[in-house]
Amino acid sequence: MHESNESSARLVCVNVMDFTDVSLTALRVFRAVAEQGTSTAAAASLGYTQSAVSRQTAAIERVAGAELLERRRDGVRLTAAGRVVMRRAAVVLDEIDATARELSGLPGEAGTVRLG
Amino acid sequence: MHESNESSARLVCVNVMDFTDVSLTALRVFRAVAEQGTSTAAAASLGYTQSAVSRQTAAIERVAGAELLERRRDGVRLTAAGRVVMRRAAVVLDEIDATARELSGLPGEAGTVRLG
DNA sequence: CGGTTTTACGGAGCTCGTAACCATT
DNA sequence: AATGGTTACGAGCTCCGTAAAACCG
Repeated sequence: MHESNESSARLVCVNVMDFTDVSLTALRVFRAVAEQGTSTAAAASLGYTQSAVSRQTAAIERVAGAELLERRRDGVRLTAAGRVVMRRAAVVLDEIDATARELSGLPGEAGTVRLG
Repeated sequence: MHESNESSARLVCVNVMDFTDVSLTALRVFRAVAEQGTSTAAAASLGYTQSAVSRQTAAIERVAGAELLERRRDGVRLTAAGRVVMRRAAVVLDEIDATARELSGLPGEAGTVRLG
């Protein structure tokens, strides 16, 4: 377990979660929301319900420790932190997909291996 | 867990899972095992038990659809596919960590707390 | 044997969908 | 009312640790 020895400052939030506790599902959901502009559309495109998407975005904001989406009348909009996360999430998810392609032997990138 | 009746055919994968179903925990565990050489050492370094590590590596091999670790007397060794996954996993996990660092250095619009 | 990985079981926790609720136009 | 997001609850699944078994020199 991670116990900080730093003595004096003892506050933080209720939960001791940082971004490393994020899940790939949360990243995918967040990307979909950012791309589609509304949770509803994202939910439809992922085969989830609105509420599932809402909980996932809430979760990723919790581990990020910041608001990533600005709620507006006609959907959501990325905040500054949201854009940061979005860029990183794209890298992560693309890498996962690239791995999947590479493993299945499909044309993905340089360095594809042939599993015998 | 979903075993076939062992009639005659040697079916490879009963579950329809590809690498996109991998979890970050599995990637972390796999990296630790690859770096440390044994599941036991990896377990200790992660605060898990041996069995948890074993299940995670089994899981990642299942979604990868290939053996990633060659079991040997004194631990494990990466296969060709294992090295592929290892390289990709490093990218993914580093990106996650980088995001965490970047976010903790951001002037978040809510909930930023200065310790000390 | 000695060291390692794997499997069976039970419980804790997470995530989903349904459904109800909130907020703004 | 309509649209979009949020929250409460119960069901199902996943994951862990413990403990026992299976491998392999």
